[in-house]
Amino acid sequence: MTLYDELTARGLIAQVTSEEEVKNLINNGKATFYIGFDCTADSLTAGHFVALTLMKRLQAAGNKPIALIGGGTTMIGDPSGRTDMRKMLTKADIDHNAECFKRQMEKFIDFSDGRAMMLNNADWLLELNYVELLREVGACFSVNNMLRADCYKQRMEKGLSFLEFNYMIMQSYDFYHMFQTVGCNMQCGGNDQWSNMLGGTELIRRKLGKDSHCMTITLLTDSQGNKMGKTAGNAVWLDPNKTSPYDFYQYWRNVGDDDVMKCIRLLTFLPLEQIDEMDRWEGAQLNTAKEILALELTRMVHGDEEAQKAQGAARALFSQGGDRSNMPATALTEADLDAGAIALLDLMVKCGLTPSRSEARRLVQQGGVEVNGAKAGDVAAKITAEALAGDGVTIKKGKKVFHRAYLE
RNA sequence: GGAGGAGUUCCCGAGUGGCCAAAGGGGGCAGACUGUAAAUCUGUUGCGAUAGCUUCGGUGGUUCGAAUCCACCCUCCUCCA
Repeated sequence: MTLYDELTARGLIAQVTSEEEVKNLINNGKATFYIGFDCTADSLTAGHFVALTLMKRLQAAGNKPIALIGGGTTMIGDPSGRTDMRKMLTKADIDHNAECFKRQMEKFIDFSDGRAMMLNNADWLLELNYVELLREVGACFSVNNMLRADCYKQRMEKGLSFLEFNYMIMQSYDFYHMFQTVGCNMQCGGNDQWSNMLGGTELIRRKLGKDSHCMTITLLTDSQGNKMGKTAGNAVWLDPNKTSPYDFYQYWRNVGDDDVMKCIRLLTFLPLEQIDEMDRWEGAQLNTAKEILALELTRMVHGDEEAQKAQGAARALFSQGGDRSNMPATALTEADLDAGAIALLDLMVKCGLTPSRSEARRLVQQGGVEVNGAKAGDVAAKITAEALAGDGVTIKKGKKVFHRAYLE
């Protein structure tokens, strides 16, 4: 099976500029392709997962990935999402973030011996001269055409700033620049980037008279059409300090029935035959599929050992309340205690289970809290130092959130 | 530059002097049911133990009392140029 066929079978490919050309490129390891990453945070998220695995798959077939850090575009300030204006990042922040990204990407991509590259568009975008750019590049874009692009069309009613309007040109310039300097001949990205990506191929054709290609990947959405990789508006990070391996595992363990197989196909490296076999599973059996999904993905990001630990902890917690060693935990000190005890509500806030005492109180009143397996009904309950000694106490919030608190 | 409109709690959106911590919906969280799923039903959703305190773009003002009235400022939108 060729690479292209496999990508198709996994449902990864959304659109390509030319099926024949792209097939020829990637099947024969002739593609030097780039994917752009905004570096507004110091960690990648589960939302980047599809892109990362795609890079890995393409690289395995001999193609050369370029991870493009959006240092320049980030510095201008990505205007998408008007409500929360992104703060301007300093050069140092961006460099730091890029470094963090690279470390995470190294789990997926081999950067050694020039087998992959990481570039930062700040290196060329920030040097651009406005008038020169207008003459050189601006002349190649038709405003009429740009306005027809889907991403802008939707914004015409709400309003579109000139800054935002230029985004396509910046992105197109990236491709044009890398086409010339590092031989980048293909751009990959989320399907929502399609029109921006086409801008690049168009620019290359007009300026250089050469062909270049684009391939978009299916966005990871759940059966409701929502983007996956977020819980309650918070991203699921790849950095273990931001999202613990346990929570990461749990995120995938809890995907909906309708989404498991799609995720397995899209994100794991399990052989297609095995996946086809699993496709027949239904009902409660899907729980096994979810375990496989969660384990596979956690393994890729956090390594085999952490993945096994996460799975062990999850199984222990959800079957019998046995092994507590891998449960998320918070250490308390004497200073947290008052007269040898701490109020349950304070403890819950301390452990990050609730953001405020009020919310903790509500939870207790509604019967959503258990301490050491017993329902906590008393909002004034205190946890004593004796109880916190040794392994400490296990607090369970709702059905699935377990936390251990102990005294150091 | 001119004319008009808008800014409300996580989001959308009602509220035009006291009954407003603020309708309704979405989302979140919890309870029931289950398979750590979905759907459904129920409760809850500013902080605070009670008292109370802080919120309705910002700053001042009017009033016994303001999200609601006035002044100035900021931001955004629409139409005209």
